[in-house]
Amino acid sequence: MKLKDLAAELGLSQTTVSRALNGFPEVNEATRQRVSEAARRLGYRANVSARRLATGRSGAIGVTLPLQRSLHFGPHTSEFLSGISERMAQHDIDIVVTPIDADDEVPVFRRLVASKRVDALVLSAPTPNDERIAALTELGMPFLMHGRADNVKIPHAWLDIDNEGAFRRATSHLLDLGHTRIAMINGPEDQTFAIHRLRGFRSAIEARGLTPDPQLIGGGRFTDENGFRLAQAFLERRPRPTAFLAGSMMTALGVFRAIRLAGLELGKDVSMIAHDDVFPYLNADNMVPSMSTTRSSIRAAGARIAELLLQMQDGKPPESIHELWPVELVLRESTGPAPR
Amino acid sequence: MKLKDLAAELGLSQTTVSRALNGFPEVNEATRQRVSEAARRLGYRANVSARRLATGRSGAIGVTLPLQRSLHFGPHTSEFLSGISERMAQHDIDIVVTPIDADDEVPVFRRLVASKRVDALVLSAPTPNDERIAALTELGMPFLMHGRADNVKIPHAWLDIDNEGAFRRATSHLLDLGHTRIAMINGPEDQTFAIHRLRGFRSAIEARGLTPDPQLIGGGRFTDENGFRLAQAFLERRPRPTAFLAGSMMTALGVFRAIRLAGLELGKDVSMIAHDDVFPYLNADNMVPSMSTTRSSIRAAGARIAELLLQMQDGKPPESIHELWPVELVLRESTGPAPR
DNA sequence: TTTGGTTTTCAAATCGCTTTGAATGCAGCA
DNA sequence: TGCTGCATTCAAAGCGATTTGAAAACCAAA
Repeated sequence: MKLKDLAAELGLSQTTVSRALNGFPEVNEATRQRVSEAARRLGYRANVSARRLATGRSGAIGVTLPLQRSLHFGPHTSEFLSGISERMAQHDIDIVVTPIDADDEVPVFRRLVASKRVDALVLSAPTPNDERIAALTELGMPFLMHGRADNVKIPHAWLDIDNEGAFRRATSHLLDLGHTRIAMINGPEDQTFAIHRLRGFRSAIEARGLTPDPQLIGGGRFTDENGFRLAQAFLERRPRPTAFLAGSMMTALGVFRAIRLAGLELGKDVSMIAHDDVFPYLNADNMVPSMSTTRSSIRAAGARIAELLLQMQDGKPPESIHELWPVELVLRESTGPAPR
Repeated sequence: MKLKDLAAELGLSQTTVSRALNGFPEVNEATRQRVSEAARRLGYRANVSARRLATGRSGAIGVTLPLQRSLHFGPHTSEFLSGISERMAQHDIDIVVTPIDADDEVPVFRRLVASKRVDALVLSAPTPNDERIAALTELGMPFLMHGRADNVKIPHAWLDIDNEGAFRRATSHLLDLGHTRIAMINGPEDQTFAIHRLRGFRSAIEARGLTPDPQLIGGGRFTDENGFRLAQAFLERRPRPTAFLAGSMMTALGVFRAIRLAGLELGKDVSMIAHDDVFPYLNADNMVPSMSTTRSSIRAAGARIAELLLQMQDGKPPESIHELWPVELVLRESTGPAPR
């Protein structure tokens, strides 16, 4: 069932049918009714390839998935993707996932652009001098960055959470509780979000006239293994840290284990605040003790990014899109006064 | 830069250029060289929409993501997707993610088919009488099922792991160690994989002339919360279970906590074997104690499914594609002899 | 009954590729 | 020289939509 058939069926021209279905004003209302009724009845759906060719828009947005980067396709990505696709599905826009090696990013972009496969891209996990921004700008491919690339002057759209503020507040809170030896288990150190978090951590400590101990700062991938190793190493130092900040729930699980293995009690001997991206299957509230977190739903960010991309397609200038989301600090049982 | 331009640049017809680039045999080798060199130099890439329209193939495969089903878009899905897309990227085939509500599956399928958006679909999380198989078969949309739908007679392609065998072996092993009160924390009970696991569990117990205790069997979503709740309830029973089977690493984390909270030691007072889909960020080997698992990489399954879909596109009949993967049983520290 | 101005509809061009069926060039052979 | 056969190349016709520019239909006013 193609447009031609439908038009013949109705005794109308393709033009009119096309316009009726796409909501053009110059179609008689009675005709429009008749057309859309027939389309529904006969199960007509425009062939997307044909439409895309004719309109020049692909009707799809690409989500790049860093494969070799320090930040892998992990649970964050899946929540994020889920947020995006839920929103886009309502607009009949496809989400095309594009795995991408850090090595040959630019060639892949070039191909994406040349083949007109997607109308826009969502980038994730920026580094401070992210080269992708210049590359895509030059290629004329609209994109939205999830996160921020600090040192890039080229105007572009981004949405980020206030990582610096979140970790500053979390650290401040620990300081308020009397903790002075606070360990930081950060994300991959080349990523801006990790840099921002470290900055927040540092500034909170320095605001009290203290100096962060570089020996208590670690980073790396968000795996429980990494959290465990770092925490264990930190706990061996004397005097030992009395509080931890963890960059993700995954590393937090590892820290959890290390604390227990050292015979310490979380929330009493040692405190911890972890960043929570809000995974439906790993709930900070249900842990024992429940986990204090800096919380920001990555799924919600995905949904909002989808929304913003739609606005960009409707002409909203990318340089006007800068969203910095506040992050909640949720205090639960894993934080308590510093032991003395 | 389109085909026409490239052809003009070379002083050749579009036909020849197209054929040269697509590897047709009737093109002079020298010409082919010249064409592909020029294409590379000028950065020519065929417009996918145009190609798709001309060939009638969309060059994309759809991966449906169950949204409202008992099995959500979770960490499994993201690993799986990653496996598929890695493989497909080499073939210039797009992965389109299609979130889908259990309610209106068939209409969505109908739309997908009518709009020729994807050439094939990957389905996940089948139930025993999965209606999607009949729907897609009727619509003529090729698909590959990840998992099996027990009671559906319609021939179709599937790839599954031997859930029943895995849990039979795991249970047998626990019985060998002297455990008789074994608790089962299964996945969502309407899913075939969970049904198969339960069957394996039961048959291993019955093979020893014992009877599984229905009070020690639970199911539900793969969240740590669910694992925790079920394990805690089971541990309150007297005599208490001495061993646990967990359907995923997420539930295993919850069970872990419940065991600890009950003041018991894993690997000594209580044993546990969990199913491990092999997440890069949550390693059974690194847990303390390390976790015995039934292991099968869901990412590898994704990659293989991509491979099989490619073969289907080359004409391999779907009904000839049935792969049942064996599952490893990896023994680590979380399993030990039953306390006496 | 014209006329001028809206609505409403239409035929044909277009998007950029693939593919069909025909044409061309060239070598070998009588 | 003329003919056959093979290897190459080409012009033109799709693919199924959108969109342009023109025509038809309608209506109210002159």
